[in-house]
Amino acid sequence: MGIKERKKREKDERKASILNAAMQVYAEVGYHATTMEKIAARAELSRATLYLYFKTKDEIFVHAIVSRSDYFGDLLQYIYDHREESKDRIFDAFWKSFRTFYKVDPVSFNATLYFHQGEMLRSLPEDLRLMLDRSGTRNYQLMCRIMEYGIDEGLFMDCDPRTLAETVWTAFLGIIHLENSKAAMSRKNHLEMTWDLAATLLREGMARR
Amino acid sequence: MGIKERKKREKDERKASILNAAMQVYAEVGYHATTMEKIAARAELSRATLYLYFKTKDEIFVHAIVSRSDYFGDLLQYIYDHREESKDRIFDAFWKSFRTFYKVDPVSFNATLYFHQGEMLRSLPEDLRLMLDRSGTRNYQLMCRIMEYGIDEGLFMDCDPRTLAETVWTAFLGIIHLENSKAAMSRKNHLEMTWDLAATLLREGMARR
Amino acid sequence: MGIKERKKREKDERKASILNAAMQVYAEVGYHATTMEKIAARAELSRATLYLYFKTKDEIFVHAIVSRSDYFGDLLQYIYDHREESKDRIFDAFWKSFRTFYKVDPVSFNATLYFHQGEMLRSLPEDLRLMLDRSGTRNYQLMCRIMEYGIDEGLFMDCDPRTLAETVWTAFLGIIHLENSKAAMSRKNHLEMTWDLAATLLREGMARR
Amino acid sequence: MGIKERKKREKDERKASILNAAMQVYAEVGYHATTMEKIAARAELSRATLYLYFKTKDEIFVHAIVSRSDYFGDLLQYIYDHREESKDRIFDAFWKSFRTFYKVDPVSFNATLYFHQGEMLRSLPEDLRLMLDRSGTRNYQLMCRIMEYGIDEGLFMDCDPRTLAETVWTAFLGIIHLENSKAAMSRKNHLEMTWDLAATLLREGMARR
DNA sequence: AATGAATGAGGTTTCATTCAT
DNA sequence: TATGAATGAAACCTCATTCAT
Repeated sequence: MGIKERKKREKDERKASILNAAMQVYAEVGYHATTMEKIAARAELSRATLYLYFKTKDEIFVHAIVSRSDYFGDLLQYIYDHREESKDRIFDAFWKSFRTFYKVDPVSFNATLYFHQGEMLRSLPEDLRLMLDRSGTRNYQLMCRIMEYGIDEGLFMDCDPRTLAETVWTAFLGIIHLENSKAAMSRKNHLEMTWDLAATLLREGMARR
Repeated sequence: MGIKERKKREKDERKASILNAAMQVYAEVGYHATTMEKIAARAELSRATLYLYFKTKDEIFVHAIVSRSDYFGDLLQYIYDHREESKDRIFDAFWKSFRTFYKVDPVSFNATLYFHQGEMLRSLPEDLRLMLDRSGTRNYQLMCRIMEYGIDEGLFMDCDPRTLAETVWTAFLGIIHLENSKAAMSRKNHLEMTWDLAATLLREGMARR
Repeated sequence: MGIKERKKREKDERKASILNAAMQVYAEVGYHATTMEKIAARAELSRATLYLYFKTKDEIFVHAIVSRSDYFGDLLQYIYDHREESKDRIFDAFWKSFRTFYKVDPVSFNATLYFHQGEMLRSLPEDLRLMLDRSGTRNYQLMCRIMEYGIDEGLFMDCDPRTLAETVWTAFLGIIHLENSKAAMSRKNHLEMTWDLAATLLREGMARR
Repeated sequence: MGIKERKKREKDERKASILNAAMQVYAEVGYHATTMEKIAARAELSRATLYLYFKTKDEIFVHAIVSRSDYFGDLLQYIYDHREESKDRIFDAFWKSFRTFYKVDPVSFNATLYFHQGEMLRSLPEDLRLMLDRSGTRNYQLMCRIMEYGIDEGLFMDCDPRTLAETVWTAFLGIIHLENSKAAMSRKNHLEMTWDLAATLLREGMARR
């Protein structure tokens, strides 16, 4: 009973610590330079031990991503559940959840961005790709529902809620993409400013007229 | 002399054909699976010959990208030069240039997207990174000028033109990113629809009120 | 005490069940693919437990082989003990004991064949090699005595009994070797036919003239 | 023309030298301890270069084996072509070709023996297995024809020539197998004596009566 | 100018075995 | 006694790049 649960919990903790180590290394050197060796060192384990918990390097990344993505899903779910209360400010709540998602753990967010590229997805084994897909789909559907609510309530312009969700979401993605690019170019960026302007544009643009 | 020029022209042609080959292979298998071997085969050359024209694999990609980017710059320049004529429809012209850029050569566009990721940029040698930076900057400045024009003319809301340019551009980038992701997941997408909605949102959102 | 004996008996039974498990796995996947993990699973034990009973993987195999080899020794001993009765048919009895040895447990026979290769033997620690050697020697000596009897009785041609024993034994080994080879090549074989012809040849060839 | 041929010849020589190196290492440490690293060192090449000539370690071995096997085929072919001349002594010529095969290059012979085990064959990729199969088949058929000739000429007893060929061949194999085993056990062996006795037994045993 | 040949630098993965509980 | 967890040691293979012709 208790013993089994403790074991399970310990195993989960160990897994989590590997995931953490992986994301730390990723933050420093990027996906390709993240070797099993480095993850192991960071997690203070041996390389072989990693394989006790995850079958491949990509599995580590996908799990890290999915677990983060679940957190994002929770944010969205919360917004949806409290939609009535925040009615008028629902777009802002929505947009803010993106920002929170990013700010809480930009590393994982970037890993997500990276793995969702065609190149990466295509090279992934079926099962991992499906995992990503599923976790993405959940969030996608939540976004759609929130948009749908806004449309139904006459807050947003009348349009396809899915396309609307995608438009907002991709606007956010693009901003992060550019942010990363600029960072790598050692250029200053003004993330908050861009976020704010984008929010304004979108908020006004999608408002019912 | 004529001879020297012919030589130069031939060399340029050969370079272009390598660039082409590289993009073709990239289209089929992605960046990492694009080996020098495959590029060489496609260009009907030997691997070693590639090195007579480009110092590294990444140099090939960067040149390919930059040359495409220049084409994009021309589109933007044209819009700017004819800004008076298309005054009222300037946002649409702007947005359409993005679509054209993508549609004329989606492969290069994607390569560009790929190389502008933090991960890629960071692993690039200084000179190549600079090359990308410069070619990006030119376009960036053109975008800014167009936005500036719109603001000054009272067509767009009053805001920082650079931030505005980025916002629009990143909205486009994000859409492509998602498009690729969906393609790799074998999911249907509705690129045109999303493009249209995004254009509507942005056009309205940034309009002077 | 009874308790001590029971413990001992239980331990022996456990050992035997591990040996069995090992041979089962070996039958399915061969020596190298036989991992401790698989043996453990088959024996319904954990990997680490195996090491309570046997020091190494090879020790398991050697024990399995030796125990089978003892059974073969018994067959030979029986023939020797009843040599007078089967006098005229002693070669056939001898040859038949080989066939029985093989047919009763082809898996162990093959494991034996495998371990008696130079490659395997050389990589074995001294003690295990000695174990194999000893168990082989016992049978070898029995074979020699049987041959000696045949020679002394004027049944077989006059020659060195050891060389004769080896000749017959190796003829058998070779047949099995080819049998396995053919099986792996998915070719039909005619084991019985070859056995019969070999027996005929040898019987006639070694008969006193 | 000439240049192409020289290149080809050089490439073949390089291949042969790799094969040689591999067999040398194999002779010293056996199949499993033969690493690409060791082969490369012996051939005075880098590990990667090996992969320029052979796709895998097993491919090296199979090629080495097959090339040896071809030599054996030549021996057999010669016997068959000169069957009339050696008529009465055809069995001895046959048997002697086995001995020659072994004595000229015992290392390759043993590698052959090793690879023709079920375990090895089963783990080989289809193409390599086929290669071994084909080269074995050629020799097998030659053996059969020689046996057939002996039977037709009334030299050998009337029986299935294929079974006869196998019986003789496996008798030889078995002797080598035991020889290796004894060598690994640091036991003296009397290869020649056993060969002679086996030859006698078989010659007499298969003689027409 | 063109190329075939060579290589160095890694990376992932698998297992037998040991240790702490 | 039994075991889950951890590890060290290798081995194979790929590819961008350089060099000699």
